[in-house]
Amino acid sequence: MDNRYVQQFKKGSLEMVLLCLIAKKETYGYEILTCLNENGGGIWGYAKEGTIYPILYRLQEAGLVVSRLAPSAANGGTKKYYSITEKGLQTLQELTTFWVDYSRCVDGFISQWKESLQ
Amino acid sequence: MDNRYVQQFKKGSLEMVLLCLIAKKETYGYEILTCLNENGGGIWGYAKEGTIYPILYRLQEAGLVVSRLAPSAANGGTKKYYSITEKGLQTLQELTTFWVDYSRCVDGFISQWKESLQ
DNA sequence: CGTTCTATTTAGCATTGCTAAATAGCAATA
DNA sequence: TATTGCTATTTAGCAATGCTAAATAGAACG
Repeated sequence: MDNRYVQQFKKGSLEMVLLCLIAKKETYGYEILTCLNENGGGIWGYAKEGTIYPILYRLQEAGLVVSRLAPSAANGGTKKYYSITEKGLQTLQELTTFWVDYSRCVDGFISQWKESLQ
Repeated sequence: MDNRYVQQFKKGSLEMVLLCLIAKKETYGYEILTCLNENGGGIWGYAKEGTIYPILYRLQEAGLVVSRLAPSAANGGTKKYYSITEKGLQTLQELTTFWVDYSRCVDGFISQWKESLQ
């Protein structure tokens, strides 16, 4: 599968996926990065730093998440932990509801095509 | 739902949807436009000319569709009919297969979040 | 000291949907 | 004839977002 399509499919849903992960538990960029690459790495085409960190900044600017610095870790640099806000939870609820309608609509177009083959 | 999210969700899948419609039957830009706005107009946030026509050009450049001009219509301007090529069908098959895996993966992240609420 | 792993930052690019307006033919109607 | 409305396409420029690529830095291990 051409990587171009992977990239475009991601747009819009990646932000929702990050919100899901942060809503599930407080986490930080590097953990999100490795999580995405372990869960469906092939499907996501492997997420990169330059993709994840800017999204985290945008989510914070939008007031959907807040961050705190972990003073020092046993190994590695300082971590910036993100957790979801009330506003973030509300947005995530709206996003996932819309995603269900949206993906169902796309599935409908695919079904119509496949039915026309018979 | 903020229109920004609608816009981003569309990216990547709109091209696949257009291919579905053209694969189902030979059609032209204006018909696609009205079709999208009738089938799930609210979900798509209403597709515009500036969105549809550039996609059709790209599909043609990529060799996924071919076009022919309808000499003259009973009413309205000249139509440019698009039909899918063998390469387009193959790409559509790959795209839809990937879409299924991809949307299932996104659904998985949503499920994991919802399960963590209990 | 060099390598590896953890962890974040950021500049610039590519893709793609949207805004907005222009162009044009034909039909109906006043 | 002039106007309005519907069909139909084109295109310039903007906005949003993922990717490329590289830089920075601490800690552990040999």
